[in-house]
Amino acid sequence: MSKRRTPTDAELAILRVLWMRGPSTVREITSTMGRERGYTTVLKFLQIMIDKRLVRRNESKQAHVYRAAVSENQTQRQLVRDLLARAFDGSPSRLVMQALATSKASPEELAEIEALLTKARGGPR
Amino acid sequence: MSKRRTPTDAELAILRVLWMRGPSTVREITSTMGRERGYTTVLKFLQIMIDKRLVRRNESKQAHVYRAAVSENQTQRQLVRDLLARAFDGSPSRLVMQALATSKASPEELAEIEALLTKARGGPR
DNA sequence: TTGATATTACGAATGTATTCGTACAATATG
DNA sequence: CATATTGTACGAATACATTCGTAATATCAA
Repeated sequence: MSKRRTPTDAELAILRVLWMRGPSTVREITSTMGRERGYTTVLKFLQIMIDKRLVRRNESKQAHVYRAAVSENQTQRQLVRDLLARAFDGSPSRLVMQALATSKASPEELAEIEALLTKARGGPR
Repeated sequence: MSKRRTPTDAELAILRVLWMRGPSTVREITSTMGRERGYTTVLKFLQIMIDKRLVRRNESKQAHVYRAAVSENQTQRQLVRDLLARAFDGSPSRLVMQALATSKASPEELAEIEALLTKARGGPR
């Protein structure tokens, strides 16, 4: 029973499937993920993630059903917080700048961000 | 001689010192970093980073002088790109949202972001 | 020159992440 | 029931990241 930490890459890939599909069996997860990872590999990670309390499972059926125990939002926020601390001196504006520069955000994206920002500033000026 | 990859945590901590101070010796780097990491640990990482081509060094003096071979900007962009792919489905707006939510960005930060955004959208509407 | 000090080089220990093989248990099918 | 199929548990191999000790080398100071 280890402490909850931020998920590793392989764990995150599995969590993303669970967030998308909802509660799933190992087989469902592996087939959703294509040939990225073998069946027992995914199973092993799910067991590790149980230990880390990142997922829970229902054992009432033979094929256990796993569900995410952390929300996507919560996890994303954690990852952003980590990245801010590790590489951006805690300053979000540089991160936002890089996010905009990196990804050639679409006009729709930009409008959405604009709206978020307006909200964050406490409404339009 | 291994390929250039995205820097690990310990490597990033050292790069940040180099970005801040400019070219530095091992001693300068370790003392800037306080007691976080021992002298030979820092030295070892610098040697690893030479191999990964993340830093270069000038050996003309006895105490070699190391300098970053990658820019802060370039590295930040890489990290953001990685994070977008790993956890945000490539969509920057969610990342921006989390950045805003996470960090209680100050009014100054928000204004700066607003300016960036206006620029990204091709000027004020 | 000689001893003290600073520096580099590098191996080794440790920890964590990732992957998979194999053993065993449960279930389905003829 | 016998056997094939599907599933879980778990150890082991491998890779990478991190840390530091120790040896070798260079420099300085008396």
